[in-house]
Amino acid sequence: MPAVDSLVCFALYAASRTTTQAYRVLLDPWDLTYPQYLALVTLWNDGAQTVSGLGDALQLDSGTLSPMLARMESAGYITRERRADDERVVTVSLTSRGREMREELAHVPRCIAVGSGLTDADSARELISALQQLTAAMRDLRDHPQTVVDAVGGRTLAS
Amino acid sequence: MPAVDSLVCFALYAASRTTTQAYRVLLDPWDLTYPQYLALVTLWNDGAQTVSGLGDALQLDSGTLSPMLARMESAGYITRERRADDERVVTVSLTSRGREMREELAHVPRCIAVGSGLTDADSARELISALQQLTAAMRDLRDHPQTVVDAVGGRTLAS
DNA sequence: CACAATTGAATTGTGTGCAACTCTTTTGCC
DNA sequence: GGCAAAAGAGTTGCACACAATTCAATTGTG
Repeated sequence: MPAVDSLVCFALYAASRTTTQAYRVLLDPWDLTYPQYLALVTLWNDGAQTVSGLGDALQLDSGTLSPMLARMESAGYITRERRADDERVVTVSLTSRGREMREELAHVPRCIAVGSGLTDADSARELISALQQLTAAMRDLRDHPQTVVDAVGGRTLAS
Repeated sequence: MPAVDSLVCFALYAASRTTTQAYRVLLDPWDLTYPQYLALVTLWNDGAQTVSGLGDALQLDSGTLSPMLARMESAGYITRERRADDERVVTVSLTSRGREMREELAHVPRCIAVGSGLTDADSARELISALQQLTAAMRDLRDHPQTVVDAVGGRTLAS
């Protein structure tokens, strides 16, 4: 067994990449990537969003979103326009083509649900909950590393 | 709550990226990235590896590994050399500097363990097991999508 | 009102991931 | 031995991620 297989973080890393690969197969006919699909899901459910609003939902910054949204715009799925009353803000909206995709892609979440083996809603919720707790813990470690580094006797981090 | 928060795949994606960010803070003083750290863990534990051996352990292909290993070589952590009895194969070995890093970075797994809140080994093993099952299921979906697409009534995928 | 600080998005640069391809070397098979 | 097929690593091109920076627009404060 590879050494990294006993690390939670590697299991996470491998599962995340493999899931993205599964989505790639399903989304490929529409030339959509997995992060682009997540942006569409957000727009379908919550309607037009600002770039930073999408960033909050997907936990991505403008450095990732700006080029990605530009690609989705040139693909004809969304439009971007600066808000009249605050020129700093860009509103991202679905085109009619983008709205159509919701029906066309309705099989995707079903494929993932069936394929994942997590057909019962409770076990899915449990896993989501465990992952969200881990995310919160890692966010805390990222933002306050020195506390933990001190506790385990590591070297002081550069500021 | 963002729409994507009810998707297992998004929880996975968010947790994986946040974990990488936590590692980034810890590894930054050594100019190491998280995938590079995983390669070192493998080399520390299992000794010198071929490129494809590392690829099996980390589930990465040569398109990712070749440039990454080149960077690690120029950083002085590893060496690469073609095997005499089979010139196709490249063996990746630790330099003495690379071996030293094992002690210097000993606090990293402890920080992650403490920071993750998964201090008891059983809950960590449980989460790893759930993630490995999910990985296997997603690999299966990736490799045989048509079976599942048919089952849920989606459009036939292009070959 | 002036103007420094802040905000929101875009841009730049680096490092993965991964598909597709190339190149070299080795293996199988006759 | 000759040669097609396969194996192993590297290269190219594209799309994230993310830190750092830039730029315009807005807000807050005196």
